[in-house]
Amino acid sequence: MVYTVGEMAKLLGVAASTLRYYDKEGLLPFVERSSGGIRMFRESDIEWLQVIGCMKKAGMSIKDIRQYIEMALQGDDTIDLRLAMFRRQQEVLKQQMAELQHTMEMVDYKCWYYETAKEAGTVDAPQKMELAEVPERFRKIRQELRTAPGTATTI
Amino acid sequence: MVYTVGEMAKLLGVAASTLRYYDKEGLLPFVERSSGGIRMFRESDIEWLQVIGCMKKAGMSIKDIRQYIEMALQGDDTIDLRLAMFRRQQEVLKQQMAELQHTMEMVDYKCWYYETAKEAGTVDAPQKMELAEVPERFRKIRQELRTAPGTATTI
DNA sequence: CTAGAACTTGAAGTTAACTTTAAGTCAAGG
DNA sequence: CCTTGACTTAAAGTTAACTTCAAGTTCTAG
Repeated sequence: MVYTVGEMAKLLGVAASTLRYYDKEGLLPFVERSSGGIRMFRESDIEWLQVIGCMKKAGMSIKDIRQYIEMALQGDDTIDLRLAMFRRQQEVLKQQMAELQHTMEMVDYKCWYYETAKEAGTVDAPQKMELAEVPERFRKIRQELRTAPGTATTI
Repeated sequence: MVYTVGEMAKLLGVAASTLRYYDKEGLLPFVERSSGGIRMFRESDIEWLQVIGCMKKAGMSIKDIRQYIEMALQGDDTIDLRLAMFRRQQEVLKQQMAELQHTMEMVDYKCWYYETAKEAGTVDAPQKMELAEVPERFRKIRQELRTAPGTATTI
C-alpha cells in the first residue's frame, strides 16, 4: 500500500503542505517518487514520520531533525552519534518535565488563590493572608512568586 | 526599592527589550513612571512578572496574558473569570504533561534501540527483533511508532 | 555644568515553521 | 480524448515573539 502526500497527511492528521515543506527541508529523503514525480509514501515511512513527530514534540528544530535523518541514512557508522543524540534529548525532556511540574504548581496555587478570593468576595483574602494560614503545599510557591528567581528567602 | 527596566531585566534573567516589548503589548500597565518617563518597577511588581513568566511557560500567548492582566486590574468583579482561566490552564497543562510523558517513552525506546544496535554493531538487531524479544515496556510504543496514530493494532 | 551610561520611542529587522498562491503537470473515470 | 481533482514547484506571505536600530532624552557622578 502506498499513499500520496494528501492521503498520508490525512492519516497523520497534518496538512499536506507541511509534509511538502518537510520534504523540501530534507526531512523526507526516504520518500520515493512515481515516474511522474509524485511522492509515494510507503507503509514503512509511517515510522519515520512518527519519529519526526515525536522529535518535534520534544522541541527539536527541523534542522536538528534533519541531522538525525542524515545520520540514519548513513548507516551503522552513526549508531553512536544517534544514541548520544537521544540520550541528550532524554536530559532535555527531564528538564522540561521539571519545568512543567513547577508551572503546574503555580497554576494550582492560583486556583486556590481565586477559590479563596471567590469565597471571600475579594482577592484581599488570599493576597493579605498570613503565610501560616496558607495551605502548607502552597507556601513555597507563594514565596517564590513574590521574589526574584534565585533569591534565597531563608533568613 | 525601585528598579529601572535594565535592573529588573537582570534580576529576572531576561532582556530589557523583552520587558519593553511586554509593556508595549499591554502586559505591564501596573508599572509606574518617573516624571521623566522612566519605568520604575516596584518590589511588588516582581510577582506580576513571575506570574507572566509562568503563564508563558504554560504556553499562553501574550494576547491571552494581557486579557488576564486586564481582568486583574478590573478588580474583584472578575474573580470568577480569572478562576475559570486558571482551571482551564490546569487542564491544558495536564494534557501537555501526558504528551511529554509519551514523548519521553519514545525517546527511552530509541535509546534502548540504539544501545541494542551498538552492542550488535547494526540497527538490524533492534529493527528486525521479534516483538516478544523486545523488553516488555517498549512493546507498546514500538507498535505505535510503526502504525499511523489512532490505528488500532489489536487484531 | 557636563560627560556618558542607561533610558525613551517608533519602526524596521529577525527567525522558525508553516501556509498560500500561481502556474503548470499527472492520473483516473467516463 | 477530455475533464477534474490532486499533484508538482518556486516564491511570496503569515504569525508570534522578540531584537535591533536610530534619534533623542534623562539621570548620576565628577
